[in-house]
Amino acid sequence: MLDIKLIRENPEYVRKKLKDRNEDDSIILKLQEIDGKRLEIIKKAEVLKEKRNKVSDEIGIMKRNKENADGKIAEMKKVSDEIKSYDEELRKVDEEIEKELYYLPALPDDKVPFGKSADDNVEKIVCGEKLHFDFKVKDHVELGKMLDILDFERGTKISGSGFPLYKGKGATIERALINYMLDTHIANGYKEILPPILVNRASMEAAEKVPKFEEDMYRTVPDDLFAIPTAEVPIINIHRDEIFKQDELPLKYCGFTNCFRREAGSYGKDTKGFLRVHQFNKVELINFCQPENSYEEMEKMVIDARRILDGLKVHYRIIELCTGDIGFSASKCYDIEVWSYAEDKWLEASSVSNCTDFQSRRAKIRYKKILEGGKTKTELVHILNGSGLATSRLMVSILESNQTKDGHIVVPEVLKKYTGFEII
RNA sequence: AGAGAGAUGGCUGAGUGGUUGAAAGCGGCGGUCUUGAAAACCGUUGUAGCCUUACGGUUACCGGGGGUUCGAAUCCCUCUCUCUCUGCCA
Repeated sequence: MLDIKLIRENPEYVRKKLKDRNEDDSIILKLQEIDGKRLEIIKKAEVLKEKRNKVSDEIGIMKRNKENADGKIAEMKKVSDEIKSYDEELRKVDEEIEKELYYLPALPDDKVPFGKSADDNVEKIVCGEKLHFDFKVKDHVELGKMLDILDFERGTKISGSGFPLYKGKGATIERALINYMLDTHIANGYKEILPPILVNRASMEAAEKVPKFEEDMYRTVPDDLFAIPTAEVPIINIHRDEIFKQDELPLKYCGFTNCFRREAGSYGKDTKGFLRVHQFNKVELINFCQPENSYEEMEKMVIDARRILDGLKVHYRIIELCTGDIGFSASKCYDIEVWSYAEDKWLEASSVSNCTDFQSRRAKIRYKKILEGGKTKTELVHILNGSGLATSRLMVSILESNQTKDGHIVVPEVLKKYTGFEII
C-alpha cells in the first residue's frame, strides 16, 4: 500500500512513477480530492468531539453536585447527532480511499531502468556453462514419461491440467532438490519455516495479494481461506502487527511450501509439462530489514539464490526488470532464468524483489529505530522476497542438461547425497 | 460439533456508566549511589491521525464490528479467538 501522505505531499512524483509503470495516473487526482475531503471532515468532527468531551465532564460534575444539567444534555444531544453524521461520512470516504489504495502498485526505485514491457528488461549477467549435445535432446515431458518419473496425464486425471504427478525417482529427486536448497540457505543464516498453506483473507491482504489478484487465487468456500500462491504470504504474516527491536534486523527466513496459482488469463500459454502449472514447489527467502539496508540486502539475496544454481551447474542468467515489468508490490526486481535446451529459451525460475515498505505498511510490521541520544522511533521495515528457488522450471533445466544419449538422467553431484542414487 | 468461562498497556493483573489513557506489580529506559556490578532510591515508560516552524494542543484506540447514552474499558447485539469439560478425528 502506498502512503497516502506521499500522495498528499508529492502527487507529481507519484504520478510520474505510475506513468513509468504504464499505470493510469488519473487516480491520483481523484485520491487527492477525496483525501482533502477526508481531512476537512476530520477537522470538523474533532472540534465537536472536543466540545462533547468537555461538556460531558461538566455534566458529570453538575450531576454529582445535584445540579440540573438538562440544558447542557439537550445541547450535547444535538452535537452528538452531528458527530454521528460526520463519522458516517468519514467512514464512506475512508472506504473509498482504501479501495483505490488496494489497486495502486508500489513505485519503482529511481535506479530501475525505464521500459514499456518485458522486452526492455536488462540482462545483467549470464552464468554457468552452456552445454553442447551431440544428439537430439529430449524435453522434460518425454524424459519424464520414458523413465516413468513424471506423469502429467494422470496428474490431469486426479486434479486437472497443471497439477504434476511425480513418481519414483522423480519424486525422490524433487525432494532431494528441496532439501539441498533448504540446507544451503540454513547454512547461510536463514531460519527455516514450515508454515500453513491455507491462509485467511487478512493475511492475503497484508501481503498485497488480495483483492487485486483474487482471481488468480484458489479459495476455499465455506471458510474463506486461500491456498497460498507463495510462502511469502504466510511468512510475512508471521510478524503482522508486530514491532521489532532494531538489533533483530535483518531477519531472514527460508521456507518450503507447495504453491498454488490459478493462472487465470494465461490459458493456452506454455501449457507443456512444467512450463506453467497450478501447483508447484518452491523454497522462498524472506528478509525483514531496515530501510537503509534493503537494496544491499537484495543483492545478497540474489547471491543466495545463485548459490543453488551454481551448485547444480545450471546455465542461467539474471535480468533486471524494467519499470514496465516489475511486479505489483516491488520497487525493484531481478529475475533469474534457467536455460532450456529443448525449448531453446530462458525460463523464469526465481524472482528477487525489494518491496520496501509497500507490504509492511499494510501489514503494520515496524521496528524501533534507535536515534541519536538513545531515543527511539517506530518505523516501517522493508520486506524483500526471493525464490530460492521454484523447482518446476529448474527441474526442466536439470533433467534436460543431465540427460544421456540413451535417455537416462545423471543426478547432479550436489543432490547425490540426498537421492541415494546416481542415475535415473 | 455441544456446554461453560474468558479476552484490559511489553508481561502479570485491578477496574461494572462521569478528572481512567487506564491502579498496582514486573519488565524496559534515564539518573543517584559504586572502582565496577548488584541492591536500594528518584524519575520516565503505548500506537496512530489531525493542527503547529517549534513548545505544545487535540482526536481515536481496553479482541474486531455495530448499538444504547450528554458521557462507555464498564450496558446491549454480533463476530473472532483462547481456556475447561463432552463428542469426533490424523
